[in-house]
Parts: sequence; C-alpha cells; structure tokens
Amino acid sequence: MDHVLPPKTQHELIERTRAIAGLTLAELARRQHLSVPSELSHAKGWTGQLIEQALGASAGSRAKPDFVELGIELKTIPLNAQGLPKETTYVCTVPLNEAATSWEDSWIRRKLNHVLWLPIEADPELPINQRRIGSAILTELSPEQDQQLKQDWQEHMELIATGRINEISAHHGTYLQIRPKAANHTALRDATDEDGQSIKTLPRGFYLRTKFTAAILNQYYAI
Amino acid sequence: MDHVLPPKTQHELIERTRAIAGLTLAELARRQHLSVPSELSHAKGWTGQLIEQALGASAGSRAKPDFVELGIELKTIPLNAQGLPKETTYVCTVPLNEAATSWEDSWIRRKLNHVLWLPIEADPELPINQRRIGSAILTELSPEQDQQLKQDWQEHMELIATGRINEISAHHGTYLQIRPKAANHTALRDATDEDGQSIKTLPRGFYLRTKFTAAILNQYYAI
DNA sequence: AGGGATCCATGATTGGATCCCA
DNA sequence: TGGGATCCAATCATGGATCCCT
Repeated sequence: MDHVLPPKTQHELIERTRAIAGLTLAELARRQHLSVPSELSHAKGWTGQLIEQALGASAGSRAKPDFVELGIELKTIPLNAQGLPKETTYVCTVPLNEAATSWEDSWIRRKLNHVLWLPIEADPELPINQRRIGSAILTELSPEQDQQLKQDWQEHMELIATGRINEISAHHGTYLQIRPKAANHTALRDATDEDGQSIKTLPRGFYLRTKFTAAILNQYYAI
Repeated sequence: MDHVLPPKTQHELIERTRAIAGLTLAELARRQHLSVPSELSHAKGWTGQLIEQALGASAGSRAKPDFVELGIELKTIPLNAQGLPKETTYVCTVPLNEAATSWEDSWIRRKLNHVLWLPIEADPELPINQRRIGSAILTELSPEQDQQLKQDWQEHMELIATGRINEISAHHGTYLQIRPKAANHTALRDATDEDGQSIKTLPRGFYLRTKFTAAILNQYYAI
C-alpha cells in the first residue's frame, strides 16, 4: 500500500474526499497499489481500509479518532441500489467492565460527534471493482440526534449496569442497537451478572440502525 | 519445530523429562529441528520455548497451565557456575485492575502450586549450544513456602489496592518481588492512584527471588 | 429484512525470560 | 549484584465491517 500523510487541516481532508469522489474502487485501489478482492465475504473491512489509506487516516491507532489531529472519525456507508444504507454502521465496542459514565463523557459520543461519512455503492449486483465512491459528508451531532442516541444509550447501559447484558438483543434501541462483535460465537469476554458474579458473555458492539444513517444522508442529499 | 502431543499423565511427563536430562541444548534443538541462537540477548525466551516444545506443553494458550490436562506449570531455572539459580524467576503479570481476591484464589498461587522445575546450565562462559539440561523436579507448595509467598503477596496487593503501585520497588518482598515486565519503559497500563484517579503505570510482573528457587533445588539435590 | 454470526489485518498484550549499568 | 529495563514469538483483542439464515 502507499503511505499517505495525515491531512493537516479539515479543509485539506475535504479536498482529499473531493479528489476521490466518483472514482471506482478499482481506480482508487490502483492508485494505492492494492488489488481488489473478488468478493468481500473474506475481506469485510477492505473498503473501509482502502478509504482510510487514501485519505491518510492514522493507521490503526486504537482508542483514537481516525484523523487524530482533527478529531474526526471516518465511516463508510454501503448503499443499496436505491441509494439507501444497506447495513447498520458499527461504531465501537460496548464497555462491559467500566465504571459508569454519562452519555456526554462516553467514548461512543466522542466518536460520533465529528464524523466524515463516505457513501459507497454496494448493490450486490454491482461487481466490487465497479462500485463508485460518493461525496463525503462531515457532520456534528444535532441536538435532536444527540437526544435520540442518548436515550437508547442510557437504556442499554442501564441493563448492562444491572447485570442484564444477556437480555439485550438487537431488537432494543430505536436508533442505536447492540449486537455481537466477535470472531465467532465462541469468543467470550468477562462481564457481571445480576448477582454481581463474574460471567462470560459475547463481546458486543454499538451499531447505528440504517434509519439513523439514512437521515444523515437526507440532510445533504435529496433522495 | 516438531509438534509433540501433550503428555496424558504425570508419569508420562516425568518420563519425558528423564529422556532429555543430560542433553545439551544443541542436541535437543536438533531433535526439534530448531537452530540454536548464538546469544540469548535477542532470544531471551528461547530456552523455555525449546523445552516446552520438547515436552509437549500446550502451545501458548494464555490463562492456562503449560500442561493443561495435568494442571502443571513448567519453569526453567538458569544455573550459574556454582549450580545456583542465576536469575529471578518470572511467574505472571501483576493484576492492576481486578477486584480484590485472596491469596488462596489468586492466579499466581494456582500457577505455583504445581510446578515442574527444569534446571539448565547457564554459566555465561559456557556457549549456549553446550549447556546441559538437568533433572526435573515436580513440586507442590509446602505449607511453609505457601505462607512465605502469601505474606509477600498480601503486602504487595495491599499497596496496589490503596493506589500506591508506584511506591513498589524490587526491594519489597522477601521471596516474591514485583518488577517491571514490559517491552520497554514507555509501555503503560491503566492503574488507580491513591485518590482513586486512573493513572498510567508500567506493567509489572511477579518474580521469585533466587533464594526461593534455590531452596526448592535444595529439597532435592545436595549442593 | 434484519438479527445474530462471522471474517481479515494489525496493534496490543502476554508468556517465554535475560540483559546490563549503577 | 540485583533492580530496573528490555527482547522475541505468538496469541488476543480491536477496528475495519459484511455475511447469511430464518
């Protein structure tokens, strides 16, 4: 892969997204000297990592935003044939063993407060190499969105704090859901049950429902 | 390396140690199709891993004993020209962020309660490939040893529980000491200070002083 | 449809210990 | 001399997400 330096300013980052908008994944991959996988089932994170490299995101520095100096998180959004988000959007892992914190101080809110969304064509009929990169959207959470996520988050965290993590399913949460996030269903992490006993449970992640990300696209595009 | 199946019984494990006693490291390495490093400064764990392979220790399954089915831990002991332990013996990492536990329930005690000690010649004048493997000793903690370690452990853990981890030096502990255990001094781990604030500190390990391991050798060999 | 399960790459951590200067 | 610092290999955990069956 080609190494690209981090953008120094928000303006520079936006310029870079404009420079790749409209390109196919094959075109961008060739610029980065990467090959395009024939299917994503064995390379699920490939598109996101291609975009990261092309824009100069700080490579894999965990517990930090993708663009550290700018405090901006990058999220690709796969679009179906109708131009709507095809999948939920993974945000971060769910803390199972940390001291209680407020929504305002939570890691997930810090991540979501400054996000660069990059829509990518992802109709299954369209071969990977022909899929095109869309126009980026840089957002902060609106007061309304902040309130929507806060309510879901508080309900989730209340269940976790009272040891009922295993009662949470993907059905919970209007905009923000919790689902397994693991290598497979045998992966286990420490948690606490209702009686305060240490138990093993599946690692979980926070995911944004498509209705939430669709609304963000709608703020900027007429659909 | 050659794959060796785990020993099924304690007897089988002992037989295997007898089979390699007296061999040089070069001889054992050749059996395992491994090459001997010219010096250990860039391969510090090499001897231990050679022995693990030769005896059929379950490869690198963290949080489990070396011989899982037997509940036995393997420890090599480097001997100086006088036949005494040349170094302290690393046991396990020091938990900095866990709920308080008793010595009886501690991970370190479970590790030390059933150990197969394997002395290895380690006089610096003796080239690595010529160093010989000694006779193995299988021990359980005696009531006296258990008490000795318990007292040191309790003093250490009391300091950690009250947020004074940074006051602990290798001078503490009669038989069991705490020292840094990290890639280098820039590696940092979360801990809690006296005021309950989260701080960063060096990762630490528990080490047995040489006087402790020397006493174990003395139980079995006249020196 | 979408909830539960899974896949790859890579950085972080652990487990194996010994080094090395004051 | 031994306390503080360090080294390598391999596994684990996280961040990038999409798959796929009911």
